Amino acid sequence: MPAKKGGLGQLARRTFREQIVEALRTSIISGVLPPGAQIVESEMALTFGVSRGPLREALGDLIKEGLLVTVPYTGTHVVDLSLDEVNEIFSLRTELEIFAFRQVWDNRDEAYFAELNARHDRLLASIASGDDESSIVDELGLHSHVYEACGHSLLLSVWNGLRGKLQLYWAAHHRAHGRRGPLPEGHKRYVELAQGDDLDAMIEEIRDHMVRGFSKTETFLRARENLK
Amino acid sequence: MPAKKGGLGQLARRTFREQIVEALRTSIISGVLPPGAQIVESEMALTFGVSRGPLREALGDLIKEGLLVTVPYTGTHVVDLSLDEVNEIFSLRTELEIFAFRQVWDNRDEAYFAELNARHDRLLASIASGDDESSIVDELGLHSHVYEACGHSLLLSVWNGLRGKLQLYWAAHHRAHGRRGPLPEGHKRYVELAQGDDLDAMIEEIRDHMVRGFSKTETFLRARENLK
DNA sequence: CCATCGCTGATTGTTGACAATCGACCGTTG
DNA sequence: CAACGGTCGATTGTCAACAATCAGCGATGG
Repeated sequence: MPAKKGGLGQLARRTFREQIVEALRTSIISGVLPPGAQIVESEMALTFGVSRGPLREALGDLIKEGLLVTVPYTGTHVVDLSLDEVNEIFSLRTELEIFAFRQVWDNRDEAYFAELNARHDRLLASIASGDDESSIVDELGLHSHVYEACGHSLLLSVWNGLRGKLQLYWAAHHRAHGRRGPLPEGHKRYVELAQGDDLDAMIEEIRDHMVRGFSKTETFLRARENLK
Repeated sequence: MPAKKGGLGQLARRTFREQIVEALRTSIISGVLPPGAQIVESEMALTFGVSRGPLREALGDLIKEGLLVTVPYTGTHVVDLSLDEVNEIFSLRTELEIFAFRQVWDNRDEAYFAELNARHDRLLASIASGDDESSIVDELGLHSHVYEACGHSLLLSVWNGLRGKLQLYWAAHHRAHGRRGPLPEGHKRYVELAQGDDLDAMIEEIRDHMVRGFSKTETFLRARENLK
């Protein structure tokens, strides 16, 4: 996961654009900029203390990433995910993750198992501490492992594209729903099977895992839509 | 495939950025800007008769799309696909296309079959006319059909992301190799099975189809790398 | 002879001002 | 009273100039 990191101290001042992208993404995911909120270039530029140029390019990145939507000459808004879109994310993600496991299956080694368990432990720790924000990040981090390990850079980049939207949705879900309560044993079987020898069972677990995840999401979303 | 198109005449003057993206993409794919060529913002802006601002954003789009690569403060170049990357494109594409067929399988109707055959006929016509450039476009157009028909907009957008690189590679392949000779019967079985009732056979055909496509690609690329 | 430092040209990153476009409000008119 | 047209404020699209950064080259010193 560490993408940056120079040899010592990393005082590499990245370009404004990248810093803005990161800051904005954090703001969107953390809910400071809620779904549907309008982003005005001029005032946002003032907020960050930069000109509209770099900020505009940063917005372009987020748009390509699917976290923002824009209509020419009119405005830019934080995306408001519909039930259909979330469904699409889950269904596509299922296929991608199965593919990733197929790719990595015969190349798993000690380092693979160690990292997998490390990430699982981190997730369990976050859940135990009650920090839901961290729990979401660590849950996604656990799932990211197979994408990083399978050595398929294109697959990894597609996953990272989905990951942002997923985190955005879950964070919004969590804020609106209160505690979403990620169960500590939620990934027990997932991690066990990932270290076992039965690939078919692993695939089945992934399908179940995603269906469970989406159905929780679905009931919540429907209830919310009925309210308004 | 027509994404834009107003009711009558479509005189909608899109923004510069979009026009530039389209023009540049055409130039890259057609080989006017060969793989590895450097793109200098200032002179490119002059070429299009616009300022560096819009041009720069257009470049950003192409970068996100994977047709260009850039390193901060240094330069922007047309991407030069490696064998590994092409392999990744083919392998991921295989999974995506199988998924698309699974999604659409029980919803196929007369309109679906008609459009499928129409695109196949168009491809055959392009091949017969000997226009290799059109053959590439129409071959991709044929494969695009299932992505458009399956109603999975996220899947479609991922496919479109791959499609550009694929077209870029094939076009370069074709230019360097001379006639790449897309066989008229190359998609016969594909189209037949897509209208049949045996989903498993269709899936098998997709796998075969992709393996065939990549192995041709591979032998060509290896020969080329040995030359230099 | 070679390694290192500083300079130079080229290229991208950033800025503030100006122009085009859109949506809403409001008065007018049938 | 409703539909039409124009005006206005807000917001994005575009521009040309300025600043920061990098890769290569030559001078310099050991």
